[in-house]
Amino acid sequence: MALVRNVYNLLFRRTSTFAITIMVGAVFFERVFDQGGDALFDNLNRGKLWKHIKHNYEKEEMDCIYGVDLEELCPVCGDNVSGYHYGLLTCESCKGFFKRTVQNNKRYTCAESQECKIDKTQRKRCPFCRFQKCLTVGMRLEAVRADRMRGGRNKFGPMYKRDRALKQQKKALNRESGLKMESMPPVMSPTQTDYALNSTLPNLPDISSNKNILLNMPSSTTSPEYEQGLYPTPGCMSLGSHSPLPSQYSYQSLPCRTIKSEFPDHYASSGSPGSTGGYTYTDQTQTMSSPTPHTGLDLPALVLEFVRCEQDELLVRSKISTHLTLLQQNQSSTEPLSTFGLMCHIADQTLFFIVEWARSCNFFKELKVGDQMKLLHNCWSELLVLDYISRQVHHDEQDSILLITGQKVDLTSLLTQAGATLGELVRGTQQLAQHLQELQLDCREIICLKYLILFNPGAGRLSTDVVKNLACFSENRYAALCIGEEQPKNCYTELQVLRGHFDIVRFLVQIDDFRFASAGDDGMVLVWNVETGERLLELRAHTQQITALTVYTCTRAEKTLTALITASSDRMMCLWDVDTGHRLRTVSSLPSSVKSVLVLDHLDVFLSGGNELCVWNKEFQLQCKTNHYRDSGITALVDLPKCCVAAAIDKEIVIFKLNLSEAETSILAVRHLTDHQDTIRMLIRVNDDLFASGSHIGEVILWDTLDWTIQAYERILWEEPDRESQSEIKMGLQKQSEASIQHLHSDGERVVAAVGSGLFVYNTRMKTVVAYRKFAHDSDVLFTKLLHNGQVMSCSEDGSVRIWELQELPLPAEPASSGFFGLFSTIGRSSKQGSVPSKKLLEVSGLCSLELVGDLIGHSGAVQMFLSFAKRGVVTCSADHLLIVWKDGERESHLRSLALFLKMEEKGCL
DNA sequence: GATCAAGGCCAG
DNA sequence: CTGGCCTTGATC
Ligand SMILES: [Zn+2]
Ligand SMILES: [Zn+2]
Repeated sequence: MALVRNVYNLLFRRTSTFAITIMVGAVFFERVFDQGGDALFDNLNRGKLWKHIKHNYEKEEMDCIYGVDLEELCPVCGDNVSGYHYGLLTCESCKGFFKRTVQNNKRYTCAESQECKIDKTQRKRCPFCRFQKCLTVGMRLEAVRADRMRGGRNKFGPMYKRDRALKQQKKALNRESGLKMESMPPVMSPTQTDYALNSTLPNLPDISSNKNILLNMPSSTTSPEYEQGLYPTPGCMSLGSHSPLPSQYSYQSLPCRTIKSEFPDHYASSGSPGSTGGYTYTDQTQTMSSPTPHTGLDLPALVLEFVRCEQDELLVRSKISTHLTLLQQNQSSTEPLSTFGLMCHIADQTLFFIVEWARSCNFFKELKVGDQMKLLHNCWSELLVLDYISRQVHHDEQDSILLITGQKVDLTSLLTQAGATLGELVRGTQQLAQHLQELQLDCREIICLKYLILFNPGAGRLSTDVVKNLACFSENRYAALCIGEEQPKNCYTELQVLRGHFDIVRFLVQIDDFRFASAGDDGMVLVWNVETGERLLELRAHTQQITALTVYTCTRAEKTLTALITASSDRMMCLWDVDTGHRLRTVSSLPSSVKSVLVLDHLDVFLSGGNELCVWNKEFQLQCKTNHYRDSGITALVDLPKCCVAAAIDKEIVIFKLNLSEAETSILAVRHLTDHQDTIRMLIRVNDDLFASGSHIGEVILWDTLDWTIQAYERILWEEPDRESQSEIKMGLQKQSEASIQHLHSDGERVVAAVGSGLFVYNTRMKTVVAYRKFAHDSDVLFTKLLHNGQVMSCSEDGSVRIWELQELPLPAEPASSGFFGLFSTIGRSSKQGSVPSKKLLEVSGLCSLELVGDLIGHSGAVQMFLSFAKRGVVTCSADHLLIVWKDGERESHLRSLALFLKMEEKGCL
């Protein structure tokens, strides 16, 4: 009961109209079942079906025949394929080449211009270009095992299977209809129109000789993807050759892909990608999208878990189709099946999969088998009807219904066949489907409905055990689901999860109002639309983790080009066109991996900082470079006036002066600022007059941008807490980096610093600390930012993302006593130039506390960075491989309602 | 126990 | 270094 109520709340709380209609729908739903649920499937006979279910418990399902058709050619070299290797069908030699290259971390260079043609005869000539092509066509680095474990299956297994099923289906289709894949008509084909008009509907045609029914091909969104391989390849190179991208592959048309991953293992998986198991790959356009653009009603944990447990519809579809084909082959000698007979067989088969689904979903399988059977016995018919209805919701045509096999059946003729009682029922379900369609009920919501039906404890007499277990689930999961509950100042009540990365995501950059790029340890750079969550591009060239990511706008031939510069541990640097995905420039074999990139727009150059500082022009030609700096080299760069830049090199800040005269370009170190006592972790520009640096031991120094003198010096020393009362909080927090400055950000006047697991805000004009909190997170704060509305946002190694508001302390003499964590923060203050004595922060007047106003729960790994799109939301990236877009629930709901009203108005409902 | 993708081996 | 062939082992 509790679970049901919770899920209802979670699902429908946000849009009241939604809730009402669902309730009405649910009542209607119930009536349908009570009155004629049995009648609808009289043909099938409940007892027989139940026998099937029971049978399913005893014996595993019949296996399907999957012949692999190896007639295809290797997308890299055109040789014959030998099977799926590292993500797609390739030949044996490219498999071996890819394996050797990745395993031995090989570095190749191209003797030509990095565009060598790769075919069967020339593939040996240039390993550099061959490997680049391997990456471009979609061979996956993460499929090469770090631990070299042999045998077994990896997470790609299910995907290979699905792809194989698709290919099989395509083959069958080609055989049956005599149609070539290339000439596949879109959903509305002439044959279908014929059928719709031909309303007499005799006996249902057999599928093999079909004239009227189109054995489905997945809708047009998936076929291009299928044609290209398992993954949408970045448009930058077509498969056959290195010719440039056809314009229709501009970013809007790339399908978005989802990787459903097992949740708890995000931490462990980075080390050995093959060891995690349990991954299912699904195409988002297939299972996640609704007919209208998805607006992001997405909930964490529980719903994600539900979605994760979903079956692959394509696989189910192909299995059922295969079954029906076999059935009809056996039957064709006698008499063909009637429409209704066919539908019964489909229902029969669907039930198998419903049972399979139930048994595979996490909560259900933890129950006793006896209880599982009780639950299933109670709801199988409802689930069957829901399955039917949900398919109609996503089927746009009013006068026909869509079957799981992709076949369409004309509604009027079905009604004639059905007779009075059943006809009423069919009409009823159509009506309900239409209501749901108007509400843009998306797949997730339907999935939740399925669970509501499955776990409806009121529906029958269950052993107390089940009820207890259900209560337990709801207890455990509920807390995690309550985004926005009791957080009145937190507008981020909706989230959308973006999947695509295979390893830690470390970098985010904003491209324009809508787009941003993400990059991480998997070497991939993905470009996304923040509003829709669509993945626009996948930029693949790097073989190791990305170490720097910057937006670069330059003018070429009087056109402004927005590009991305990426640098990686593979010692390459690339320039990408963010509109087309083209790789415009590549520099390989750099002497060291680049950790920071700084674009100097006014000088038309950019700098790369690795173990040496290099100056590049916009054509990616090296202009000059400094000498070698040992160890970690240049970790951060900021732009300064008068052609100067500041570089963080271990404990020093080195000021370099650029000379970009016509005759010669040079870069010279003109000053070494040695005031930091430990490694500099962060360097930022504050405003025209100041830049700031932060070190590993908590020093923050403000520098003058012109004469590089110290303007302020803060050493953050969290004072020891009062042992008696705080001993438990202190436990486990004594880390070396406790006072380390992990990150700095400035809005021009104030600077916010991530210090250990705490935060402090400093006013550069007043030269005072404005606010602080020693324990803002349970672990190190990795990134922090001052938001436009004055709030502070921070994210941490512990996976949390929090929003803070500066609030004046009621009693300046008292420590900030509200909040969850430490209250004993003190900052020792000194000045190298002056003689300001150390004094306690608490005595500083006007000091504010940072009050927690929002806690964004969603990530299960360290949150590395975030990006704010103001009203459109905030994007976070994490070690759990995910990106999450956090959205203003009220705004999104408003937009949804608006869209709904517009749609209803259009249809004349109002 | 069959399958099949991943790693290993080694003559060329 | 290449690529054909062999061994391995999780998954079904
Ligand atoms: Zn090949
Ligand atoms: Zn080449």
